[in-house]
Amino acid sequence: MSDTKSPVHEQVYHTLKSQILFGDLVPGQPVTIQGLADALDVGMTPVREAIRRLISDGALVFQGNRRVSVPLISDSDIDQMKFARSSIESELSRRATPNLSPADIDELERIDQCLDSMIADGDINGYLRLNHAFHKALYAHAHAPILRDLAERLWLRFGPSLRVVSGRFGTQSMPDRHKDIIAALREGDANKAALATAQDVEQGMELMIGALASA
Amino acid sequence: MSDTKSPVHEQVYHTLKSQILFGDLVPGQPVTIQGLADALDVGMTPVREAIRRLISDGALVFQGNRRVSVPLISDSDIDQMKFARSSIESELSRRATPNLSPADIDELERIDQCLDSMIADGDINGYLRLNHAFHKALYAHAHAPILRDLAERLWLRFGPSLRVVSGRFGTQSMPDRHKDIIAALREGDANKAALATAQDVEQGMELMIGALASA
DNA sequence: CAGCAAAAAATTTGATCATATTGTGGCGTG
DNA sequence: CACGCCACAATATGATCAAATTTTTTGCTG
Repeated sequence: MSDTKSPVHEQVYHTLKSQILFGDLVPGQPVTIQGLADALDVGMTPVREAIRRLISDGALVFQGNRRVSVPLISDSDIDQMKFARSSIESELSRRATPNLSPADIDELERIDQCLDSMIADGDINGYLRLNHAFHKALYAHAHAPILRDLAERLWLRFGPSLRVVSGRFGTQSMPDRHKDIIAALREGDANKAALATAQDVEQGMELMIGALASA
Repeated sequence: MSDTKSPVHEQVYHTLKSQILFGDLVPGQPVTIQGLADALDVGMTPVREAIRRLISDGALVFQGNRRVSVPLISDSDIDQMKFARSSIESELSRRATPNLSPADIDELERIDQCLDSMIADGDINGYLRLNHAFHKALYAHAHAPILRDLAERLWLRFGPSLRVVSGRFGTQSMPDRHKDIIAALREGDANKAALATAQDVEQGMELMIGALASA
């Protein structure tokens, strides 16, 4: 079940990462080391290490007085992430395009079809997971680990807030330029894939700005 | 002397960060937890936390088998960083431009003059510190903490390798578009400042590609 | 006497360390 | 050259100390 080979702090890190991206951690919610250590039934040293890593990722914030919590993000934050994601993720799509085999694209399309059914069902968690899976699978083919890390880091930042937004407005309103992306990939048109990705990203971020404004 | 208010793991983090950017840590060099704990005369828990953070920053790499070392970077890495730095740092310059007072620009110019004297003296460490200080001071005015973090993270990645390159070729060959940047800032021309920054960044990264090719 | 405010005690949580345990790489021997 | 033993470094825990928050108590005022 749990990967017995990887060290505990690694497992804790991935557990928390999933919780942040897809779990129930709400922006602003405090996170306690001892609470996590008890909940996961491990010592506090591994929890500490995982938390430091996540703070460095921007997935958690250090509140000054020794307190750690899930970040609340501002309009300015979203604006910055919109720029950074748009730049980096469109480049990832551009670089991935020539490396994708037809079978790879089929796989992406399969993920996207699952995603559509999640949207139809209003399954927010499923939507979030598969949307992430789609982008992650695409970017894996860019063979650009540094750019991918930068992108992944940004996802960790806006993950919890995106979940709140999705929860408030439902999955219907979420952006989905994935069809455009897939079409561009099939044509082997890297620039078109990059553009479609940028639009997907920007629509997502704009939705968040609107949602936070009405909060 | 040492900031008694901040926790030890924080101090260790900043100490290591400086060592990585300006110190004697060579790419490929292994880093041991106990070695650092002994050297800094602290327990290993804080050292562990600092190291996890730096790994997340990309400033150190986890070698799989419990080994941690200073990263060796490839041509592809530099290419990715060239793209990411160029995008992000030019945007930081663009955003900083309208926020800079004449006094702020004077301050930047002062840093750049110091930098020139370091180049003249062939003082590599001084060059690295002041080059970093120049960019950091400029980006601080962009009021874009997320973009700044992304940029800072990238500096940590290429820092050790840049030092090696500087050491091999001397400070004469290092790029310096700072005069162009300052001129654009004085004109209040954000796009020109962004362009000059992109050129500064790209020249730096290209120098590294050349240097690593001849290694 | 009631209500509020400030101070003090208690509880909770974080930070650090010392120590036990486990896994890895190196070295010698068959 | 392979196999097993040894030393060292990393991992993880629990204990201990310090800091902060919360709760309780106390004292003052209306």
